[in-house]
Amino acid sequence: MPVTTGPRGRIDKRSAILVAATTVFARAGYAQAGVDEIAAEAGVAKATVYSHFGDKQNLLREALVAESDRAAEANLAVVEGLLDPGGDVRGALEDVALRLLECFTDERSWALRRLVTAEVVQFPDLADVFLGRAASRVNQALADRLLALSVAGELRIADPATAAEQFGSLLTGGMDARTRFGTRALPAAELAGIARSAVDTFLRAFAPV
Amino acid sequence: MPVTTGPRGRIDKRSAILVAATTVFARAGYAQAGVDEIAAEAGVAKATVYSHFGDKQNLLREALVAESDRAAEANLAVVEGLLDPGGDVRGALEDVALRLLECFTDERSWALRRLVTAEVVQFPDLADVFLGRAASRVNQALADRLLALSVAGELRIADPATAAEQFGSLLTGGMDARTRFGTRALPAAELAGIARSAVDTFLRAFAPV
Amino acid sequence: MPVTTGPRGRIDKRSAILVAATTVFARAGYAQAGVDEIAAEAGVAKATVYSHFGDKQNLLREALVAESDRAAEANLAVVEGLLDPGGDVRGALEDVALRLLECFTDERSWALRRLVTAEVVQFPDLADVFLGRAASRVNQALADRLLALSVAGELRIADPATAAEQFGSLLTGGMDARTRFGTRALPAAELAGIARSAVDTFLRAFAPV
Amino acid sequence: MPVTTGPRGRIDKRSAILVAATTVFARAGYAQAGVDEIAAEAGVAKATVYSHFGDKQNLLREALVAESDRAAEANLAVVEGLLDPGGDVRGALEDVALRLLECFTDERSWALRRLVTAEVVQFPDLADVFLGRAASRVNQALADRLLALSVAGELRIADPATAAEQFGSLLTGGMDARTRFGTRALPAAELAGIARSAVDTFLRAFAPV
DNA sequence: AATGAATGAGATTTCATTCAT
DNA sequence: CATGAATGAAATCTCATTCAT
Repeated sequence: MPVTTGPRGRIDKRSAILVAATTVFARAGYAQAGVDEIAAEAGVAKATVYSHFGDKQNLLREALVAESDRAAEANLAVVEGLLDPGGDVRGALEDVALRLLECFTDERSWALRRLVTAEVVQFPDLADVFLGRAASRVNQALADRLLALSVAGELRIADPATAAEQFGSLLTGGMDARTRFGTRALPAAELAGIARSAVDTFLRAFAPV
Repeated sequence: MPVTTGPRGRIDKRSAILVAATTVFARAGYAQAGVDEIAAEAGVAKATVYSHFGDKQNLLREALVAESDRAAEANLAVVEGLLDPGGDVRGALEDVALRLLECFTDERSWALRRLVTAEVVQFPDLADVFLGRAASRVNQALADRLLALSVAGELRIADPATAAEQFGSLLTGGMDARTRFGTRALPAAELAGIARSAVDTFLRAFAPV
Repeated sequence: MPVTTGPRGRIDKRSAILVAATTVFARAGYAQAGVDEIAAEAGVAKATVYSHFGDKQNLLREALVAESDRAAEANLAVVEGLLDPGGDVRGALEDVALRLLECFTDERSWALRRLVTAEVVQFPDLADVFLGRAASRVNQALADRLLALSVAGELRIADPATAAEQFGSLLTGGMDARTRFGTRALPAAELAGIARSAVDTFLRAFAPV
Repeated sequence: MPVTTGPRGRIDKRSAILVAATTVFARAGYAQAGVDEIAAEAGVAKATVYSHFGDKQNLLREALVAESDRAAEANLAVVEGLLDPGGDVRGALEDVALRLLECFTDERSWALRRLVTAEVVQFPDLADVFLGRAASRVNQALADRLLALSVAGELRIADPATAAEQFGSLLTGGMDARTRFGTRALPAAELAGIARSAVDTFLRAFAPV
C-alpha cells in the first residue's frame, strides 16, 4: 500500500501508461502491441489502463497527441532560432536545416509518422492530430521566418507558405529511401550533406538577385 | 463445376488471390485484414490461400512486389515520355510533373506506401521490395532524363541524381499533409497548381543562365 | 452471478479444469481431445484454460501429475497394509495382490498408462512424471515390505527390489492381453484367479524352505 | 513416365506406402502423422495413398497388421528354437529369454505396442490385430514348448498357458520403467541380467523336484 | 492408376475488454 | 481507485479427404 496516494498518484500512473504506450506502440506497431504489454511496461494492471483511457484506440490517440506536441516543440525551437542572420543567410539556413533534419530522423519522430501513416485509414482523425499539432504549426512558423527574411531582403519569396513547404520537402523528401523508412540510421556527414544540398537548391531558387 | 481447369486454373487462382490480397490489405491494413476475408474476396477457400502463399506475411510480400512493379511501370512510362522538348522545357516538365503526381496520388499508390511504412518495422525487407522495385528505378530514370536535358543545354544540373530526388521531393513532399495521408482526394486544379509550383522552383534553381 | 468468488473461486476453477482435462484426455486421447471440449466439461471459457495452464501440453502434464499422485496414493495404501501376517503369508499376499490388481485395472489407471505410453515420444518427460511419482514409489514400498517379511523369516528373498518388480510383473504382466489394453473389464473371479496364480508362483519361488 | 508399370508397379507402391506409414506412425504417433508426410516418405502423391488404403485409420490398421506379423515371426523363430536341451534347461531358457527380450526391446516393437496402446480407445479392433496376430500366437507357442519340456521331465508345470504368460511377464514386466516406455536403450549386460533373473525365478518355481 | 489442386471443418492460441472485490 | 480473473470473438494455420485430369 502506498503511503500517500491522492490526485498525484493517479496522475503519475496516467503518464506512466502514456509513456509505456508510446514506447510499445513505437516498438511493435498498433495492432501488434498488446494492452497487456503496455500495462506491464507501465507497471500497472491492465484494467487500470482501461480505467484511464477507455480503450486501445483512444490510448493510441492520446499517445500520438503527446508525441505530436513533443515533436512540434522540438521543431519549433529550431525554427524559432532562425533570426535575421545579418549577411550569412546560407549559414543560418544550413544550420536550421541540419537541426530540423536531426529532429526528423529521430527514432521517435519516425515512429510517430509510421503510426499515423499505418492507422490513418482505420482512424482518420489521427491525421488531424499529427498535422494540426505538429506539421502545420512547424510549417507556419517556418513560413513566418522566411517572410521575415524576405522582408529583410535576404530572400526573395512571393509565397512564404509554399516556400516553407518546399524547404521542408527538399530537406526530407528523400529520407524514406535513404533511411529505409526509418529503419536505418544515417551518418552525420550524410545528414549534413543533405542539408547543404537542400539549402543550395533553395537558395538558387529564392536568393535575391 | 468450373468450365475450364488445368494449369491455367491454378494460375488464375493465384492471381485472383493476389488481387484480393492487395485490395483487402489496402482497405484494412495488414494486421486488420483477415486471411478469411482475402479468401472470400478471391472466391477461394482459405486453405487455398495458404497452399499458394505459405503464410500471411508472404502473401503481403508478394502483393507488395506486384504492386511495386505496377507502380514502377506507370511512373516509368511517364518519365520516359520526358524527351527533349525543343524549347518548352517548362511545359514538358509541368506535363511530367502533373502526370507523376497523378500516379503518386492514386489510391493504390497510397495504399502501397502506407503498407510498406506500417509494416517495415516488423518485416524490414519490405522496404527493399518497394525501394528496389519502384522508387529507386523511377528516380534513376528521372535522373537519366534530367542529365539528357542538361547535356542538351536545356537545364544546368551538376548532380542529376540529387536533382531528380529534389524534383520528386518538391512535387510530393507536401502531399501527406494535403491529402491527409492519402485519405482525401485533391481537386485536379490543386494538383496542377502543385505541379506548376514545383516546376517553377525547380527551374529557378536549375534553368540555364 | 456466482454466489461466492474470490481466491477460492480461482482455485476451484483450476481444479475443475484439471478434472475435466483428465476426463477428456482419458476419453479421447491427447491429440483428439479439444481444448474446447475440456473447457466445456469444466464449465469455463476456453481462454480460462489457457490462462491457468499456458498450453495444451502443459495441461496434459499437470493432469498426469495429479493422476500419478492419485494412483500412487491408492497403491501405497494397499502396499502399506502388508504387515507381518503371523503365519498366513499366502493369504496376506493374495489379499494385497488382489487389491493391487483392482487399482491397476481401474479405468483411471488404464487411462493414465495409455496417455503416458501414447505421448512419451512427443513429450519424453511424461515418463519421468509417471515413473517417478507413481511406479517407482510403489515398487520401492513393496520392496520394503518384502524385505521385512524376509527378515521375519516368512519369505526367502535375496534381492527385494527385483522380487518386488517380479511380484508386480506376475500380477500385471498379462493384463494388456486379458483386458484388451483396458478396453474390457474382467469379472471379479478372474481377477482373483490371477492374483492367486501370481502369488502361487511367487511363493513357489520365494517361500522359505 | 515409368518404362514398365502394370501390376508389379502398383504392388510396389502399395508396399512403399505401407513401409512409409509404419515409419512415420512410429516416429510421430498416429494423430501427429500427416498423410502428406507419409506420401512424401513413400514418394507418391497423397491421393495415391487414399486410392490404396481408403482412409488414414485403415492405413494404420494395415500397417499394424504387417508389423504384428513381422514381430510374431521374429518371436516365433526364437520360441521354436527352444527344443529339449538334454540337461541344460536353464541355459536353454536363458538363451530364449535373452533373445525374446531383444525382440521385445526392438524399436519397432516398442512403436507397435505404443501405437496399439495409444489408439485402442478410438479403434478398439486394433487390440485384436495385435493380440491375435502376435501376442497370443507367441504365448501359445511358448506354452507348447513348456509343455514339451514338462513332458520330458525337465520342468514341472501344471498349467502351461499360465506358465508361459508368467514367463513372459517376468521377462518384460519391468521394461516400461527401465526403458522409460521404450525411450531409452538398455546396455546388453542389463538385458542379460534381466533374462537371467527372470529365468532364475521361473526355475525356482517350476523346476522339477 | 496416379496426381495436383482445392477445400470444409476444426485445431490451438491470442486479445481487447468487463466485472466483482 | 486498482486489480486479478474471466471471457467472447476472432486470428492464423493445418489436415484428412475429394475431384477433375
